[in-house]
Amino acid sequence: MRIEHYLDELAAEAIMKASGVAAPALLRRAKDPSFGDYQINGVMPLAKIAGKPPRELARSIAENLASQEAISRAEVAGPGFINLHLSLDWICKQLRSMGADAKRDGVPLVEKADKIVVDFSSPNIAKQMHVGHLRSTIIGDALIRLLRFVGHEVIGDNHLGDWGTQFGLLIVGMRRFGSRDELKRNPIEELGRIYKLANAAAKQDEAVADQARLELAKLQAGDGENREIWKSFLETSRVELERIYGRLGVSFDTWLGESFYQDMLDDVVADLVKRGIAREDGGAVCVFFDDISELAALKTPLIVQKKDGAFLYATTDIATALYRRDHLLANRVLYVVDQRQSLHFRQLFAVMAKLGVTMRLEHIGFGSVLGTDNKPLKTREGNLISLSELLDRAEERAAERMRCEGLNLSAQQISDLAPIVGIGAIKYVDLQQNRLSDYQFDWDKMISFKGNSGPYLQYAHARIQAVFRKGGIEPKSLMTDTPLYIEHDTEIALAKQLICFADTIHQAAETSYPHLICDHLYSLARLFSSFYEQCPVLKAEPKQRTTRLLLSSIVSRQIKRGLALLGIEAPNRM
RNA sequence: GCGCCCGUAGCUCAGUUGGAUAGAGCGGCGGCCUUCUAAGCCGCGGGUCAGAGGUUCGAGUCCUCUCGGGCGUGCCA
Repeated sequence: MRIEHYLDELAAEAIMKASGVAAPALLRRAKDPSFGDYQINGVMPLAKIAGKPPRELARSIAENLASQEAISRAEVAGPGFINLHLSLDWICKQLRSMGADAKRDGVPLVEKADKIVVDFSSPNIAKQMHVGHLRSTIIGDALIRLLRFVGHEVIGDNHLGDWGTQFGLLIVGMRRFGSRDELKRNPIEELGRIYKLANAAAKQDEAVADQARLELAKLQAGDGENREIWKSFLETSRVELERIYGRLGVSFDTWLGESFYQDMLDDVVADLVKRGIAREDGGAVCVFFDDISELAALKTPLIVQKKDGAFLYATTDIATALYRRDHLLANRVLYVVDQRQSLHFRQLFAVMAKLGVTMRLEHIGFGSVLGTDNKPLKTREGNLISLSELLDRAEERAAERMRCEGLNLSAQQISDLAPIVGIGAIKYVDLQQNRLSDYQFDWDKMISFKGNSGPYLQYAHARIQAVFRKGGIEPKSLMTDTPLYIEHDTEIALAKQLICFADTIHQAAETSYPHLICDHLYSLARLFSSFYEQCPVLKAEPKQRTTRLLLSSIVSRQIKRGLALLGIEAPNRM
């Protein structure tokens, strides 16, 4: 059950009864425990409009709410806040129902399911993936898991950068400097190498540049040999990408790269022109936005065809969106792409609107990767750590840690756990902060297992499992219909945090902010650690013991579920 | 030039879309392992929310300006 949602409705009804006006209750979680658990902030603005004294209005609303089962006390405070104290009995009731709901841990499904395409990861197959590419992959994967869990139908699409001007150069480079064997072994590295060489050659020698343009034109015209070389680029790269995705536990429903849409582009442009949306300007075909003030001020059109007749990624994006509407039957598309491309997406979405497309199109932007000097990481230098090396080192660090903890884990167990803990740590750093903020890549922080980190949450989960193991108790066997005895401060705090789970999950899904889940889980794990220190579970008296076991069990399930929604595993021991 | 974003503790960041006394982590200092995993817990210290105006019952959050930083900006993706 979504507690906050529920209370907000109760409050809105009470406001309606007291004032006869349908006004938002503006219910929020109280920051300070002395203000209760939730507070209603909507009375003051309402009183203003109604011309009534706010405290008086608040009093009649509060009286109305006090009779609700969920609320033990509702009191007017300050200029017209209403502080709500939840009834402990009611909280326990919620906990029991969460405890009984093994399938969804009390998280309801959305009322209306969407069909959503999530466009994410989308690496350029000719470029080495590095930490900068990680964000789209990790955030996109988390969003897919989340959206599915709340009931949407989701298609995860890897919109590969497998087409474009670079392939002319790559074909020339492959013929001149390339090695088929090397392409098989280390495709992306080999492509990077020959691209560099070909690029340098083209800069020195105009004939090479001409040759590249010619090869590109041949490729686009369907030339058999060039097509075959291009396909070998694609296939070998895919194998390598799958390897990394496999380590990350990320998968896709479709891999419809840019090349997939190429034969639709003529029609896209012709249609735009026919409808008067695009027009020729300086030899190129452009869409102008004179009618949209924010975009008009920029004075930059969206170019859909270059003067040499070639199409651009904007053209592909339009075709892609149409395809997603007409063939995938989506009503929503999420683009998990670097925030720096926001102008492109604003323009793209504006064009789609002009085309009468009513799908919800959302740019899920994220900040750039910066170095510890706060300057953007440069991709050209070799000083960037490759993705696989990053993963290796995180795993090593995790294994090392487990060896010196004295955990009685076998070498086999440690090597099985290392990827779960190490990669979990990496994913968590990425997801834990607001995605729009720039991302400071700090090696030490990336594989730090302290504080607000993935391993901290996994650790809390593992400790709970250890309690159940030691007690010889099967969590599933816990009776959820027996009364609970929540008394201790840390038990109460824990219980109040637990009942926020459904709200948090839905809020994260609605806003595409996975870090909200991290916030919840971290608070939960902290409260649990505190509880764990202060309240013995196994040695408690029978009444308390049952309660504490149930609390522990729900905490562990929430952590496991929450992490799973982020694409992170929670092992039973570590 | 124009447009977008950002400026919160020494460092890295949250801050629930305008709510009450601004919070975490890391780092620093001091405690806690014969008791369910110390990757932990408890405590202390740390702030002109860049600055100045404005809007109102109420501003880190909204509007204007100034300073500082980042990014984007017609034929790359």
